[in-house]
Amino acid sequence: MKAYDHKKIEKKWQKTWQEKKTYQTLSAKSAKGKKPFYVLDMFPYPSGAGLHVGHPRGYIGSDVIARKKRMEGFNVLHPMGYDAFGLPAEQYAIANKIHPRKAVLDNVKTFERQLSVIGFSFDWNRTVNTTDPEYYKWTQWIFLKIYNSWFDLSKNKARPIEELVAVFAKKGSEGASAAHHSKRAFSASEWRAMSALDQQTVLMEYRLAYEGYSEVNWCPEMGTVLANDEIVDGPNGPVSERGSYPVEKRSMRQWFMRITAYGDRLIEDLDGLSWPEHIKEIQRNWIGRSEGLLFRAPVKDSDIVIETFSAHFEACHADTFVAIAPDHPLLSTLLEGVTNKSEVLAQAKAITQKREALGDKYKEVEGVFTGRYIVDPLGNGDLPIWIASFALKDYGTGIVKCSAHDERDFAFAKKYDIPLKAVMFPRDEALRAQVQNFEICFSDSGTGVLTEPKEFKGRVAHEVRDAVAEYAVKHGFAKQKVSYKIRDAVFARQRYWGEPIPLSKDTEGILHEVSEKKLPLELPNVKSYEPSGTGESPLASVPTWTRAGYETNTMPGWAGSSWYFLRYVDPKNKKAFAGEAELDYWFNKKHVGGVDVYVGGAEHATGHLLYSRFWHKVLFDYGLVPTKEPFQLLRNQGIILASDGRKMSKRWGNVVNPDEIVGTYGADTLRLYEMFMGPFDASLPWSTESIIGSRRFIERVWRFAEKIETAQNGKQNQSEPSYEQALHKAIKKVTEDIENFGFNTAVSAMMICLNEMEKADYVSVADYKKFLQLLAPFAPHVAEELWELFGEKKSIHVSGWPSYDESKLVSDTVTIMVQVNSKNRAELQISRDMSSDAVKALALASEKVQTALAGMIPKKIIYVPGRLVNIVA
RNA sequence: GCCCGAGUGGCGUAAUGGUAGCCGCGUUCGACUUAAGAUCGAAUUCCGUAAGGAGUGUGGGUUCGAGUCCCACCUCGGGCACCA
Repeated sequence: MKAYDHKKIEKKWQKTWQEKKTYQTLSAKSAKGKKPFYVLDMFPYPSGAGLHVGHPRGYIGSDVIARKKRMEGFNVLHPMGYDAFGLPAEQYAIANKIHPRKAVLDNVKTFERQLSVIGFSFDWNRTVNTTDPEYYKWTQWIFLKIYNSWFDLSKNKARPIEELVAVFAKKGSEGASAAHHSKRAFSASEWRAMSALDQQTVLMEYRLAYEGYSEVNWCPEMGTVLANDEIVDGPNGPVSERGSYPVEKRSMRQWFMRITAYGDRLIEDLDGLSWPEHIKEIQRNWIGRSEGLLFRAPVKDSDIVIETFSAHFEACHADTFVAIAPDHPLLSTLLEGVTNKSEVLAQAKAITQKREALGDKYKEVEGVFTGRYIVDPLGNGDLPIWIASFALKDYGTGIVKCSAHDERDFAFAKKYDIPLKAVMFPRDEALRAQVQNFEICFSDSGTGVLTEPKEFKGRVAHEVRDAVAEYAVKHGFAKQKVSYKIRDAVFARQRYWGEPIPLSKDTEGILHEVSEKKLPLELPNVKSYEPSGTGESPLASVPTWTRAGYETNTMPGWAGSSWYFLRYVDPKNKKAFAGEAELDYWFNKKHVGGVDVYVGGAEHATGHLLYSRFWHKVLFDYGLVPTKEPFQLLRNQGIILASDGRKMSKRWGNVVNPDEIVGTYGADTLRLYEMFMGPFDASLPWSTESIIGSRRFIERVWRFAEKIETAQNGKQNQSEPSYEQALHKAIKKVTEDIENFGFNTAVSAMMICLNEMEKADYVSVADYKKFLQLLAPFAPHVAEELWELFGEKKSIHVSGWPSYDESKLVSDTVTIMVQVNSKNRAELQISRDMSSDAVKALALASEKVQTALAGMIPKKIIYVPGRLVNIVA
């Protein structure tokens, strides 16, 4: 037999698989009863640097699963594509002075070449590229769908905006229970009397995609807006990563997505998903739902009524002042008639600016008295309203009632000499009746903060909370309200390289959408795709573009990636983002989510994985997708670090290129090693030293084929081959481990099996071929080559999956450990079916046991069948 | 500060509450070879010549029995961070 030549074998089979379309996915129509299975990878940014050895880790894992499922007879959808809009592609293009479109094409080629040598079973006919107009046509289409929606709170779902218009015309703003940020109320007749422009402004406050303003990072020297990851900390505040120029906050017109409307559903639906628990937890924390109380309180000597929000209202009876955000929209109205109004406003502005400039580093507790008081709804008298640096306008109502029983409120009150009072729980008589005994659980720790003894684990606080809430609501002091930490997502970039937003504004300021027939609205060619210098997108300097009134902002990087998994299902559809029949076929309605297996990095927890869920839910509300969640099962691959323990990066010069590893050791070895090196989700250092173990294993498998060929004669009749148990164990282990992403232990099981087969003096061809089938998902080329060597004409990758015999997993005799007082003292070889009493007697009879007992009388003997005997003396 | 997760040989790691260290790397010895490499065989947690003893970050606890369960602490990694 020839020596193992990975180069020849891998090239041969990659070519053959392509020619024979071995990995072609069948459409719903042609599947003919074959069950679907959708295995998806997070598609990459085709950056200029190409792949390092860490990138394919996730792809290899998903490929192993896809291959196994294909062998099991599923119609597998295992696609790959490119997420090529966005900052990295644009920066690469600017740095290399080429058009981003050209840069993307070049980089895609590099990626495709690098991926192709690793032997993935992708169906390249279904590839997508977010920058392809035929693709982003549908990104724009979905955007318009979202833009033309409002969120009906009573139905808890998105509905067409025309239906809201109809409600307004009939019943005014009170007619709809909607998620919005409007401050105004209007009657039906007022609505009908509004100008088109005014109506547009009102509707904008309800749409799920809306225009607004937000703070951006503005770099005056560079004349451009910077993303958060383009900024680093300088000695005097934030500076640009490139060039270290100062960066400041600037308010700019933006588009937003009202993801906040879906806060509850985004939390609730996590329960049905098979995702890593910590990713769910990150999303829950990010959304940050808290239930609290909304207190309505009249402002003294005015007709203003304000609402305060408290999520921790346990100590509401101790409230002695009110804090309002320094940038709160109500501030100006509130200060009407106050003598030093302008002075107070100026101070509020100073605080706001300081807070924005310093960001996280601003820790000071600052404030100023407004001169106003509220009349406490709980009967605690008049409480002063302070502007406070810690109050956030976007959380709750932006106004909070404060007491001594909060560390931060306490510090503020001490600084400004605001009177405080402490309550021992509960102060109110009626409340006390309901929750008696609770007061003993709290003590004043000296700072004014009420603490609950640890042994109660927060239970008491919870019960007190519930009791207080019930009481306050019942007596009309407050109503329940939910608040979220999550903010609406900014959906605009002042950049060139993104999907154009398909809207235009006429000279009257009325917005028009680009009709479906005219989609895609293509990105125009420009002379300079670098930032314009004014902070606007380069599109603002394209006369034909601005003359038509088109929106100059482009979509952010996450637009195209929020729905690409839908396109793979039906990538060439011209009439819809995907056909209904295909979606129905591929998206399993028995699950909450559609894609069966999704593999990618954990760093997308609060970005892509949240945005996709949000878009999917909007589409679901319109019945355009069959499942309410996009991804049923999610697994994160660990990051492969360099051998020095740092991240692989050009900067450290520690990058290992997969091309080199494939060249030296072969794709099969690379694949096997990346699966074997440790748990799939663990971050592990790369070790070119250790990879030899995987190579050796493959070579041993290779040489073993020869041994089988020569051993054909003579020993076939051996009835119970010594390796049989190991083989059946391996089949069981590999089958189960692949399903559970336990690739490292699956490889280990195959190694154990091979060790046993090598020790045996005869291995049947049939058994060896079963072994090859186990190996096929991990090392597809060498498995295929050997498969062919044994006369198979059809590919191993569609050959079926071996099954194991439960009865062959156990042997008749077992070795059990005999312990005396839990210490190992002797071993026993016994027959598996020996009775408990017989085993115990045998153990006691052992000489070693008698020595260890040293005359002690056994009090108790524990027998764990097949494992051990423990003699307790 | 708050919320997750993890700590096991020289290294990567493995262990349904039941013989801790499977599998692999490395190392040592042996076979083959003029030699090197490759390959094959044996050994390899630590202390001890051995008998034996110790041992899964630290200290407690539950249990006949704990790497695994419970409590406290230490270290590392991840997420959030004025969210009332």
